[in-house]
Parts: sequence; C-alpha cells; structure tokens
Amino acid sequence: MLDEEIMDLGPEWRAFEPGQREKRSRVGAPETVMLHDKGLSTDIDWRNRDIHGNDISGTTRAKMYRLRMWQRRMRISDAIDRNLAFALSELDRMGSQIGLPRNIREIAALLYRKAVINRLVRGRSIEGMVSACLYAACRIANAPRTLDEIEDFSKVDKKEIGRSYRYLVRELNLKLRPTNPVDYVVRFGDQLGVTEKTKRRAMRIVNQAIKMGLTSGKGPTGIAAAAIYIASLLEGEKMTQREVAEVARVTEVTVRNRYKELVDKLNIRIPT
DNA sequence: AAGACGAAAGTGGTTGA
DNA sequence: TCAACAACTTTCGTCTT
Repeated sequence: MLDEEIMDLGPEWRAFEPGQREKRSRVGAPETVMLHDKGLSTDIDWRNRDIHGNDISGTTRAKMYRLRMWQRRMRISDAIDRNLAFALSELDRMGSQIGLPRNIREIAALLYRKAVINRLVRGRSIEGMVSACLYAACRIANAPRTLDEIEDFSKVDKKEIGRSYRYLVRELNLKLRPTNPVDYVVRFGDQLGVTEKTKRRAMRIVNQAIKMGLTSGKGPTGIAAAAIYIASLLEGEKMTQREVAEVARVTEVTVRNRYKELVDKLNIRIPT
C-alpha cells in the first residue's frame, strides 16, 4: 500500500561507481536526518585541540596543520559516506523484501548512522550490522520479526545478526523490552489465514498468560503459536500443530509444551 | 495416512561462582 | 573463565482420528 514510493533516497546511492569521488558530496546532502551528539562533539573536540597547538607554533605550520586536518576530515567523512552509501542501499533492499513499512526502515537507517558514527562497524561486516539494525528497528516499532525472518533476506547467518544486535544494543544504550507475544499473533494469524475472531481470541489468551506470569523466560514465538493453535480449536477452525509451528518457526514439540501449559494453567476447555 | 503425544538426548545462550 | 541451567530442538516410537 504505502510501499510504491520507496525511492526518494535509493536511486542516488545505488548507481555508485568506485572511480568518482566528486559525486560523494551530493550524496551527503539528502541526510536531513540529524547527526547525533556523540559524533559531533568528538569532532569539535579534536579540532579545538589541534587549533590550539598550531597557534603557538607559527603561521606556516598553522596552515599546514589546517590542511592536514582538512584532509583527514575529508578522508573520514568520505569513508563514512562510502559506508553509508553501500549500507543504506542494502538496508533498503532488505527492508522492501521483508515488506517493512517506511517508518521502520527509517528507524533502522537512523540506527545505522549512529552505529557508523560511533565506530561500531569497524571489525564487523556491514551486512551483519544492517541486519541487526533492521531487527532492532522492528522491535522498537513493536512489530518484531524473528531472527529467522531477517536471516532469510540477509547474507549473513542468524548467529552473526544476533551478535551484532546485542553489540548494537549495548553500545548505543538502547533500552528494549522483551518482545511481547501479542505482537506476533496478528502476523502469524494472517499467514495462517485465520479469522479475525480467532486472532482476537489468541490475543486474549496471550494477555491472560502474561498476567499470570506464564510467559517470562519463554520464547514469545512459541507462546504466540500455541495461543493461535488453542484459539483455532476454540473457534472451530482448527489448525494443525504442524502448520502453526511452521509460521512461528518453532517445532511442534514446543507448540505442544506451551499448549499444554496454557490450557492447563488457564483452565481452558478444549471442545472434543 | 496424518495428526497428536511425550520421552530422551543434544544444542546454544545466559548466569553465577 | 567455566560449569550449571532452562528453553528449545531433534529424533523417534506410540497412540488417536
């Protein structure tokens, strides 16, 4: 729906040839989004110190230093731009393949900028960081995707995405709540083609479970899957454990265990 | 034949000494 | 840093529909 117009930034970056330095300055322009405090303050500090040292030692030296400083700044911003150019196009590709709405992609892009400016990408693969940013952005927007779902469209594996994600969260001091199983119910339900009624029923079950503390420490996807399974039985549009497990990317065994737990602790009667 | 059930052993990530 | 631990998976045999 909103997806047709995804290319305000995209096309500019994509046609990027290694030979042409000039274009880079134009690339810098569209970033109306903020540069954040940390990167900025660091830059200013450096400059001040350099200028101080130079003033004392004479005008010619001052000029030379100023030149060097400029070169250095250019090199750095150039490197950042290169990184961003590649990363943001990759982010956009993945985002649209996953089907993420615009606002989530913007959050991801913002996170990535912060990551680059804070030097978080140095030893790591850009792909991994981009994937991690997308994963984090989904969670921030309360529309979580599983690591498996991100992995499907990423060139790096789940493990590395997870690692980069944890690193990102730690270094940027992101405070993210554990994902709420309810956030998975609608999406899983849609994939299964169950009715609205069943989805709502599943959400009620999940909320009850949360209230009774049955969810802490458990995988949210398993809970969501089991809730949908139960709801489908109660609403008379039975899904199989297999089907539910598949969309939630858990095993049938997990669905069964959660199912048993929920039915039993919430006193749910299953129609025979 | 397909779905549901559950036991048993294995895996990867978190936690606490 | 290492070992214990819980959640989850894999595998597989057995009921039930």
